[in-house]
Amino acid sequence: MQIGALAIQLGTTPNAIRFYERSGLLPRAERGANGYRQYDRSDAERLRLLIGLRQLDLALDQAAELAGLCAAGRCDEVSAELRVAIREKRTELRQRMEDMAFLDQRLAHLEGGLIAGQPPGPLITLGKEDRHDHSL
Amino acid sequence: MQIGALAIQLGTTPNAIRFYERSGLLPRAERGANGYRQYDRSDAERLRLLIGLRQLDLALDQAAELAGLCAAGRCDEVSAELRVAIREKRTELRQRMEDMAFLDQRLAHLEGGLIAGQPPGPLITLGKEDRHDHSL
DNA sequence: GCTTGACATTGCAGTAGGGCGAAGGTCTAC
DNA sequence: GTAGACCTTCGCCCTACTGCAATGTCAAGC
Repeated sequence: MQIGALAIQLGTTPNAIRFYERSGLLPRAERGANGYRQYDRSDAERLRLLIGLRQLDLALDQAAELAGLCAAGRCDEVSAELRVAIREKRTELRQRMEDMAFLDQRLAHLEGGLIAGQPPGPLITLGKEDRHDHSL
Repeated sequence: MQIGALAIQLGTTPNAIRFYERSGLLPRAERGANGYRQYDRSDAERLRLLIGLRQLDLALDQAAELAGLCAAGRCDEVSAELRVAIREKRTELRQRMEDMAFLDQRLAHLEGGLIAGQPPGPLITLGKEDRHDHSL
């Protein structure tokens, strides 16, 4: 199986797969006589897992690590680590949602109070900085 | 006023301010005899507006454009554009919150069903790709 | 055999929004 | 005179890819 077919099957792109390999997140693929990458079912399975974990919003290297672990037959460790990762991810997610809801309120308030010809007021509210407001 | 003091006053960093200037988002600062950047109150005000708009999650270039417009005395246009930007931002925000809530549900479901020693099942759910799931 | 089009390869540049560090100049206080 | 805190520029690092250019390969149609 060539890279294009694999990409389509897993809903990604050849470029992304090459990127994963180049970054060391996937092992180097076998090459055919023409130099093209050749993938078998286990390669596809590993990549599928990686992409699935990515879709859970895990960081790419974390997803790759888990996928590699599972490919090495240590799926039990994967489940344990994944459980932790999921817990952290959910905590983060909830925090971000809270931040966003707060921002939405501020925007709504500003939207209502905005009068043409006047500069937006003092937007920086110091003292709110210590809200856990990471990179909203 | 030097860059460090300005940064502290506005809750940002000298690096960030230099980055804004380098990127053309702020006019080039005056320089003292020693080559250090010198800022006056109007510079501070413009930067304050820029940062405030950034905190509303506007893109940096958009925030910079509005701040520049206002510094040019055309705050009326700012308000009009800002109103549109805010509306769009809120729409986007709500979509993202929805996506995140959906992801949180999936994570919760996975968390509940994860059994040690078993690889996570088929995580990729094709057909959901067309969800407006931009870069969660 | 030739062309055409769809695949593949490589490397490089770019994205947003800065962070960080090196190597050096400057200012102020002790 | 020297320590330490500030400033300067330059340039690489991060995430997670995407897109481009130049080139090579392969199968089908004529």
